[in-house]
Amino acid sequence: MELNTIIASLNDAQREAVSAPKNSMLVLAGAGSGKTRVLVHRIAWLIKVEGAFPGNILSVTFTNKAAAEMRGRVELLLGMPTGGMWIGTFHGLTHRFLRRHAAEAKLPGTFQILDSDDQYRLIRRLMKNMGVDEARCPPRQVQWFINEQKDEGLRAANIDAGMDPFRRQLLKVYAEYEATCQRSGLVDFAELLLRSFELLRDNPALLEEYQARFRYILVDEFQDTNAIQYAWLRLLSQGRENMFVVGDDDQSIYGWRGARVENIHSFQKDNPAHKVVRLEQNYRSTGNILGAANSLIANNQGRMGKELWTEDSEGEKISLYNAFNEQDEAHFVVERIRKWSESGNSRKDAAILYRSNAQSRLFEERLMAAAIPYRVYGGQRFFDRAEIKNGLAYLRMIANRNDDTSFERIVNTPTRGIGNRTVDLIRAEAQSASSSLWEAAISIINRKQLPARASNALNAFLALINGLGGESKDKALFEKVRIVVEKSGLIEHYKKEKGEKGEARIENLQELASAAKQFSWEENEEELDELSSFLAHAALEAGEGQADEYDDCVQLMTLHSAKGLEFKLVFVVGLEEGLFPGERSITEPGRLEEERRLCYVGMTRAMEKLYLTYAESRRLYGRETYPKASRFLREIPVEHIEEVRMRATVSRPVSVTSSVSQREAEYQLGQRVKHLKFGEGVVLQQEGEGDSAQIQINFHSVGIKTLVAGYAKLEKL
DNA sequence: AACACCGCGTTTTTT
DNA sequence: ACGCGGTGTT
Repeated sequence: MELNTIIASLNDAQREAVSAPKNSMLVLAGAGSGKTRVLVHRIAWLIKVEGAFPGNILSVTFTNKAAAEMRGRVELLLGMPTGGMWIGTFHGLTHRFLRRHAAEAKLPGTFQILDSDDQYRLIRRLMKNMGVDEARCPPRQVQWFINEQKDEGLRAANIDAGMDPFRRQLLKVYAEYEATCQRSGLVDFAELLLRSFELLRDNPALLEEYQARFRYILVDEFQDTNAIQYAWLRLLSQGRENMFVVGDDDQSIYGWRGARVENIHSFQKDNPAHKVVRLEQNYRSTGNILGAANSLIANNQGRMGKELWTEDSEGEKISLYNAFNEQDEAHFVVERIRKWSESGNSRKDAAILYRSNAQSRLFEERLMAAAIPYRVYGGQRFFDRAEIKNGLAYLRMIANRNDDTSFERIVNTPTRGIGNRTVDLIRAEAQSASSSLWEAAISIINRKQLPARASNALNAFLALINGLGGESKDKALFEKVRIVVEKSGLIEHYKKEKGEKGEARIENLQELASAAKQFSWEENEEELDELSSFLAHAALEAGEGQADEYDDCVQLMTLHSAKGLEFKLVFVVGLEEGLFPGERSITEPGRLEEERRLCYVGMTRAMEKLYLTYAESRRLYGRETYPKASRFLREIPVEHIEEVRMRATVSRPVSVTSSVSQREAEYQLGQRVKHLKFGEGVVLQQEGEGDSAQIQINFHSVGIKTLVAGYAKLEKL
């Protein structure tokens, strides 16, 4: 391949980054500036020009999707398989590493991955055993705490408990959790990173081996790395200035889950010879959209500094719509989408972006009413569904009878007469004999410690698992899955479930068999049997959210999930103080800037046309609220904005008397007013005219009041 | 084991 | 408002 193919298609900044000498590099890549392109071409450059072997390359991303895209594009550009390269997610790669060095990492070769649901259940079980009060110490919070510590690289033993009794409690559970995981060979997501880091740190020979191997380290979305991820990268690089990191401090929106933008500064300090390249030319959006986004983000302090520009035209102005309530907002958005789609555009090129998932409902209802197909992102992933997890639990029991997490899950699912009393007895036996639940169950039966009925039921369960194990032995993976699905009784169980839910679950279980059939195992070099490999895959790649993807439908998602995507037409909705920025972000210092970045991310998704909407009143948690327009709207220069004056024909919040047209009424719906006694409020409706008009107002202080215009002395605000 | 009731919380998500 | 999860009832 010619050198030309690698760099000819790049702009100056991109080319500078791609063809830089082999030292460390920080690429500040703005939204839509071609960052993946730079990473992909850099890999090609390293191989074709610097003479790197595929095996010398480590390229890390956050999501499976990004990793798959990277691999695909590298293969396309180089025209060769990427087999020898380590391209993958932090979790995928550290998992591979731990499988290879399980023994050195003091893990059994058969260690299992605990997903967050498994983790939660395990923590709860432990807390019950320890007699910790769940009300005072919510398991969710404990889980959060444990993961937070692990993400910071801290073991229970490294943490000073201090005097706070709550903290001491958290720490105690953490320690117990660590011990249990170690004993049962369980590894949670954060542990994959932490364990890998510790193994390298404490094993100089191994570290040297991997350092020698990975001569080039590339990192995508660097601003999203957390402490342990950076520590791991740093260890592998160790002062050799061989890291090529790409990120955008303005798109750091995951601080709340441990991401550290400051890693960018640490990187600069740890790699004094690094170069910085800014990718500021944007290939996605119009001038108006970029101008607005630039101005918005300029309100943040301490940025690395970056300003997007385009060779493209100014395009249409951003439309701002002030709805009077959330219904009106949804109506407006759906109307615009309908018109847009009727004028020949694809629905899939339109997206509605919101701050919180709860906001999707209104839009869904409206879209449904308008018979416009849509797809909501997020929600449960395939491998996270209860029925799938149940099916997998049977498979896990087949692979390993001592998998307590799975035992707990399916011992009475479907119900087979093994009640709480029986399971409690098994737990107690397991604890005192420090054995697995499976072993405990066997010894309880042998010692005839149960009433005949319970004993029979438990025996039937043990026989079922053994039977499934025997029957599926030496069968292909998908056969095993099929056998489990058919004979576990799960299908009959879900058939009894009323409504469409049960049917959907059965379909999902059948889908599990086809997922197993499609699962390609050869690419897995580890010495892991096919079943265990499939189970790891299920934990690490939760799969798509929705099974049925329509070809052409409007996209609904949170601003967070929109990162990395682009759409011709974008609606960012609910731009109100308290909603976006959210209440918590306003009160907790430092959170506001992240919120602003989120808005920036949302706006820069739009290619051709951007709509921003907010409502004057909104039902929130069952109460009517009257939020102010988001401060972010004020931070966008007016020259980029065009207010939509026309109000769509609306469904009103309360029945408005039809005899009063809106134009005649002195007080429009949504008009803010001030009353001497009641304070500020919002007009809901007006009946009659002139001084005798009755005006219904919702006051912030006292709620809805009906006043006579002549006496009320209302001041319009 | 299925069903009803009650109380609580309620940004954002990947692996 | 609403849904979820936990508890108590039949």
